Amino acid sequence: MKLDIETLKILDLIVQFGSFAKAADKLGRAQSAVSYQIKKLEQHLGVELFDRSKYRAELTPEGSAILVEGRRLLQQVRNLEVLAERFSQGWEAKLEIIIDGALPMQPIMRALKRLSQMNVPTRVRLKTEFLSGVQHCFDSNNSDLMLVKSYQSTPYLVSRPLTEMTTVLVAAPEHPLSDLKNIELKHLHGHIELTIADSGDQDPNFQDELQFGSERVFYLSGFITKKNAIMMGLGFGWVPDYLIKQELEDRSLIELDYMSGSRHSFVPKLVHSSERPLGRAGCLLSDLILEEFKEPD
Amino acid sequence: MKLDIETLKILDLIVQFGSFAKAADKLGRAQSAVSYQIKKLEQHLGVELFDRSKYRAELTPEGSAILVEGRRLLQQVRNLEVLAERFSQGWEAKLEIIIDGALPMQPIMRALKRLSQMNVPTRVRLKTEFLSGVQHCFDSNNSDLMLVKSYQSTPYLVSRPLTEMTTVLVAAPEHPLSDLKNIELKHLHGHIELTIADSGDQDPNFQDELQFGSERVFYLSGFITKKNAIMMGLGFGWVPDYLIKQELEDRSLIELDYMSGSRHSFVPKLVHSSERPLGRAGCLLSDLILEEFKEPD
DNA sequence: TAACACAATAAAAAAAATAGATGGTTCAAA
DNA sequence: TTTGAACCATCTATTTTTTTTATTGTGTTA
Repeated sequence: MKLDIETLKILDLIVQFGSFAKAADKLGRAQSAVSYQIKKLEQHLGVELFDRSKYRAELTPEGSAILVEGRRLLQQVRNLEVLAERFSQGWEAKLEIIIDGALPMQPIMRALKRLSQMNVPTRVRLKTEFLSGVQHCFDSNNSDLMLVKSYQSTPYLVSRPLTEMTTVLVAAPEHPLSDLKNIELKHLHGHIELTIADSGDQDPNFQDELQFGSERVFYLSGFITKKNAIMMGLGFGWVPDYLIKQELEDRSLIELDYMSGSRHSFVPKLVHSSERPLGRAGCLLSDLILEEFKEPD
Repeated sequence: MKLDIETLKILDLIVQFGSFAKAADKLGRAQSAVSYQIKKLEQHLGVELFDRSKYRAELTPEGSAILVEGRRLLQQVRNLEVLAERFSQGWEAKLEIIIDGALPMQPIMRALKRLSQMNVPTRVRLKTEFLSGVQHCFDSNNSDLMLVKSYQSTPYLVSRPLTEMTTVLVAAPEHPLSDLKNIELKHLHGHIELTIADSGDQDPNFQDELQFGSERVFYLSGFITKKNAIMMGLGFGWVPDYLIKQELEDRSLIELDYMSGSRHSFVPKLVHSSERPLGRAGCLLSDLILEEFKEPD
């Protein structure tokens, strides 16, 4: 003997329409079926829900309290069914995205916000990794999307280019390199290079293509830390331009006069695996991210 | 085709014990019954809950999300059943108490607090009325309990005495009556008497037994207002002693030297009707109130 | 490879829900 | 007051749903 959702719906209808018979009518069932269900519910709960002493059966105070709880329950059932319907319409249950810490968060956040405003049932998980760590995480977690500076291509990976971005080689104004003209690689080697620690590869041989191979390299975690370290005069390093627009303008950071080029452009890519096709939310979010990256930061 | 609570329980068990077969075992049903129910649930929701491609059927991400919702639902069902069980154990759904505003609220509040701490499912409604208004309200609302200074006895009303209380005839120190010795009724008639408006009877003939019949009577609502009015020197009147203990002591209120007695004691009664026998919460609360009234305020 | 655990399926059996009929109320209008 | 309508409980036959039993296929493990 078990509690039946359908019976709670019947209870609700009876109260709503005022009689067993009318509720039966609304349900397209015989009145005896309604009587039977209510009786069964009463027996199950051990509570008299209706007072039959009067002409029209009317709710007892206990029945009223049960009805309130029952309605809450019905609402929750509806929620569950809506959730299921969303899933069956192609919305995936979860969506994991790995993003390279070098890329700006703002457009992603804006895209996620827009996604959430569309009442999408998908639970989004966002992780930040650095350099090869992004792809490593993407592969080992079977993530759905990654946003990378660059990646190791495989036959399954599908990528869409985002708008081009630039990193700038900078140092603090008081740093010796800031005043130097025509800087060559050998000059750089005498100073501390600040770099983001690769979050993926344990292999210390792996190096960022932009790394100079100075004797002293500081590994930091995250570009905000890196920017701060550079501004404190700890060393020099590459920083995404969107992070230091203001600082370059008011010259609290100096772009180094590096002979081989103090700017390095790259096109971030939005990548997913054709082995794990994107669901509806994944496609939608991809489009949103693409859009947001076109906007100025 | 409708959502079945029992099936959610099955879903829960499968995940909990790791296989359809074990869940069936725990339920004391055949494994095929579990298969059938899950299949039905999947069809109803239009969502694949388990991934059968592997040896052990394992939850899909969608299934996992549904399970979370389902468990919440199950908890709510349990709540509903607990509520029903309480009712069937004799706890009434609601309990309405009318109390005379002349009586101290503190003991009642303490009793209600203790009741609520006992996890009683009953919803308590407390109303304050004055004089005949208490009984009037009790009768017309079919209330469960009333706490009165006095009441019109009928064969059905059952009462329990509480501890004796006292009202005192007082005025402000600057009031002319305060300095008068051996006050008689005629002296009182020259001043404003402050009285609580009877909240019940519309009939203006009805008078509180303690009312003096002065020419000018001010009707107030509530003893706090009355006390304030007296302290402001507006007039004289009867006030329950528990309200003015401090004021009598520091002589910011003066007990009048009324010849026929400046103190009037009465025994408040806790009353219910044998036509509406008290439920478990009513009995319990009665006892608690009795107890609390024995404590000093 | 054999024994085992797991899940899907089909068919039969059991259980539960429903419709339809009947009877006893109460209510409201004639 | 009578009469008819609306109400709900209850009974039985019928239909629908659920469960069991038995079987098959597949993957795992000893």
